[in-house]
Amino acid sequence: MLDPKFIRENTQIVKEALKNRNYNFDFDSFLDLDEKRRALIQETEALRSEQNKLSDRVKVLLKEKQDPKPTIEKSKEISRNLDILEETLKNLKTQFEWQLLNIPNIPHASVPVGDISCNKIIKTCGEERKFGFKPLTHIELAEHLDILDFKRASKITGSNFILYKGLGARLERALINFMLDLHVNEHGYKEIFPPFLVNRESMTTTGQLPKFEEDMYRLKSDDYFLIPTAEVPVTNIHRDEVLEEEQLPIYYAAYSACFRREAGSYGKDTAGLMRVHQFNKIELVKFVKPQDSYDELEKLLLNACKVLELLQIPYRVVLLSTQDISFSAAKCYDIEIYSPGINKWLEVSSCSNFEDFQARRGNIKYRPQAASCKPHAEDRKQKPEYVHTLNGSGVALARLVAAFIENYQNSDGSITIPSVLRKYMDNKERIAPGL
RNA sequence: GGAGAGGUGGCUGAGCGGUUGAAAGCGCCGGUCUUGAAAACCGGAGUGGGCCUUGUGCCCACCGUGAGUUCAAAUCUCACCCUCUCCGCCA
Repeated sequence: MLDPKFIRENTQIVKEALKNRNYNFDFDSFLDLDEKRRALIQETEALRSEQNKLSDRVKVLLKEKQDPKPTIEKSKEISRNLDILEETLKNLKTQFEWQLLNIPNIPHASVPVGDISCNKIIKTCGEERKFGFKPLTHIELAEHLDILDFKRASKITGSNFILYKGLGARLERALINFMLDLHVNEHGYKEIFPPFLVNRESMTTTGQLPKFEEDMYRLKSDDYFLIPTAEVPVTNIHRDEVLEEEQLPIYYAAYSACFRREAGSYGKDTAGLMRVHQFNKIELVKFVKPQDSYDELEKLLLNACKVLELLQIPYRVVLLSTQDISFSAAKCYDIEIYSPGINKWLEVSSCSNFEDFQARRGNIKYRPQAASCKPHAEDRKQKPEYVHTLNGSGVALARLVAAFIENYQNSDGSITIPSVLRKYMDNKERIAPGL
């Protein structure tokens, strides 16, 4: 959510942002609505002020044993007028709130303006492996090794769900543990295991609601949502809180399953592990001081990349353009890994800075300390300010597994387990049929 | 799921429908005292919004949430949410 006052005073900046995002929004009627809303606020508050004065007057009259009737009559009339005005104002406020929640974040100046073709590959790391044979796809390999079972998963649930079996299931678990250990032990994140169901408020804070409700799995009887990413519960840890400055920065790393309806995406990249309704992910979430957030984004990106460096999977980092970044983000890097069997780059992470967009929605603040060393009472008491929030996958499983087994396949159809992962796999060196 | 109790400022906790934005205590901040600190004493402190005369300004709202009664609601009514205790069920 943007600051309404900021929007009012910087209409050109907001208009430009909407245009650069190619975002369909009737901004002029929003401004109009805001003006009407404020005019009505003034009107109702003036009336209420008058009513309060009359109420006080009644109080005094009663005390002095005088007749309060005429004053009460006057107050009644104001009350009737207020009822009408307040009804209208309530409607205006609801509309205003709704629209405000539907305005996307303003892209940072360093974000390339344009559509997907303007995305910039800013770095490519790792050598693409030279195969002495034609590499198989993860679907073929998984079938051969009997570690993934797509048919039965769709029998159990439906299409685009996965059933991991044997060393496939074990590989999934190994990767989760490997990544969590890395971020917790080496990168200074605190481990979190969040609820996988969240309420409407939490989904609104991070920006999935109200705009993207159709993409979410919802439990109707409780009005809970299955999380599409651990970002939602983890960012909401500090919703409606004022943090102390010395608590910042806060780094959290969370494993969760992620659930996405992927409505409307059938037929496109849905084969195998590429686009599934439930997948596992390690998510990194940061709460930081505003002035630090862009440095923190770079560090977050490095933390996520480290996973791929240790696993020695070729990856590249893409700086997303204004039309490709998500609704809530001000700046976003995608990390893509190369999958030689299907010959594709797969997105396994989005590292984003939301600035105060989510913090404002979720009312997440911190109290800055006074900078002065000669403290006066005035300087000491600093007003709470919104924190900046960031998050990035570190990294998403499913696609990682696809690229992993395609990269580590051997000509006999077995998969080599790299040494960093062996301690999580009972020191096994390979996944082969019958193991 | 059933029965009961309760949700008030950073915390604990008062609060006959009108001098209550809210007692008291703790904590916090500033000051006095002190070599320094503690104690003691004095004083100060919430959030959001609107307005312009941008002022140590005026006004409005906020006592779980939302409706209602009333000239007037923290206080009365209803619904919902949450917490605690007991019972039941269960990994």
